Amino acid sequence: MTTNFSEKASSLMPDEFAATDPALGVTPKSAYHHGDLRAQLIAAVRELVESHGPDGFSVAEAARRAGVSSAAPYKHFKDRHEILRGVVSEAMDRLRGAMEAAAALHPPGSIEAVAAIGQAYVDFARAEPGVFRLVFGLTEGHENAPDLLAKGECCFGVVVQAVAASLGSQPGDPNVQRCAYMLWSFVHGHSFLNIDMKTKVTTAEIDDWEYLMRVSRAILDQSARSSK
Amino acid sequence: MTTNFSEKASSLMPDEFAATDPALGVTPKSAYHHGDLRAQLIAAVRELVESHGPDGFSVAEAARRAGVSSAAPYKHFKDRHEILRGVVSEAMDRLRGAMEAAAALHPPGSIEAVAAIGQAYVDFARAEPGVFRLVFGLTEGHENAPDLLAKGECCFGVVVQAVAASLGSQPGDPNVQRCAYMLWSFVHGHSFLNIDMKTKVTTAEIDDWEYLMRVSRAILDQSARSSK
DNA sequence: AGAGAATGTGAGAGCTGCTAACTTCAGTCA
DNA sequence: TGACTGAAGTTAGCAGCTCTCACATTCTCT
Repeated sequence: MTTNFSEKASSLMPDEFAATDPALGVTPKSAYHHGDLRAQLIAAVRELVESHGPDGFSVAEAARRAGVSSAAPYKHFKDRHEILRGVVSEAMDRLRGAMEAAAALHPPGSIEAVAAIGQAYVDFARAEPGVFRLVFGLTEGHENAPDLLAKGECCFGVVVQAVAASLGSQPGDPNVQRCAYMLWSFVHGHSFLNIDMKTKVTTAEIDDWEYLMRVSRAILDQSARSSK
Repeated sequence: MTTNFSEKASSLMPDEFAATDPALGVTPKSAYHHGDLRAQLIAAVRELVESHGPDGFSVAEAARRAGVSSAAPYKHFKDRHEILRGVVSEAMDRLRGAMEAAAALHPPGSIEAVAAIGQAYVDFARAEPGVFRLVFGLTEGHENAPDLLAKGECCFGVVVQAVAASLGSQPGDPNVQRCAYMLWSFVHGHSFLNIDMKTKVTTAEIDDWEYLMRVSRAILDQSARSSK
């Protein structure tokens, strides 16, 4: 990692934190005590991950951006992995929120509601590819993170709900679960291929909404047929 | 990265390289000149990526495992990213080979051939999750790697061929391209969710082959229908 | 055989992650 | 009120990493 961060490093110096930060709604309690370092570190890391790739961040640089010493972060996080987990956790909350909001714009049980969830997913990946990759690429430290697993299940739950409504079945129905999983696989793959641009041929020619509607219909149809 | 590599570090010392390595079929030309350092470094990095995650490798440790000084790798690779690209390139060759071999086991044009390609893909991801993630997570250095892009297109080409045969169309047909892309998205997403284990609920209950056959049929069917 | 290129070496600069010991400050309770 | 405590900052420093440089050794080509 020889990336040179130093250009922006000095944009936020300690004295600036003497003033209230309206964006965070937090007033530092003093020049010495920072006020809300934990949240600011997560925000800084999120930005770094976004601009320099999932492994292109450093705790030192995040600290620099927050205007504290490079040892300060370790008062709030055990190690660098824990900071990343913080970023992932926050991102998963936003992702779930976006999916729920998208679904709410369409009639419950409609195919549009299902496709809209997929669209929100793809939009998220495209808007924050670095963070998206981080969310689904966290290998180390993941073992001891049941909260992240739970949040993942929560996101999946949004899809399951929409599929169940669409098929007129219960969320616990294996058919619904499988169908939701198929849809998720699909959208997940589409998102990844999209941000990877490994498939330059195709992605440019694909209209998301039409594509997602087509896929959702194909999967829901075959699921409805096979359950008869 | 505080991972402790040192337990295994001394398993390969320089003097051992005086003997021919049958696995590589290469005889080092002397104790000083290594013989085939480039290939051995790539192999070492592949192992490290597999056992310690995509960013859990270091050039220094790879050099140690190959029994050379930590400066030696830089005679063969510009920087750490170039080594990773080497690993990715090699992995893509193997992936394409596996997909082609799988398809060849079934009648051309059959749905089984399409599903088999997907199965090979999933198998690869499951057998080498670290490398798989690396292949599709390479962000830095990727810009200047047209060879990797070309290899990616090659892999996609295998799917396109099978789909074209199955639909009785030409590979250039947009319908074929879209259908192949849908299938790839699907299998790609399934693979990723699988190795991530973010979806503990579902993955355990899914039988790959039945699942892949179902998906392939659903997609090929709707594609055949919509093209009429 | 000798020149030049290729491939190895050790030393070292400048990062990083993380720890240890210290300081500053806010809140609490006698 | 004022000493005590714990939270949250500080500096100093170790070990490990990436990558470069100057130098050594070997291969290859004429």
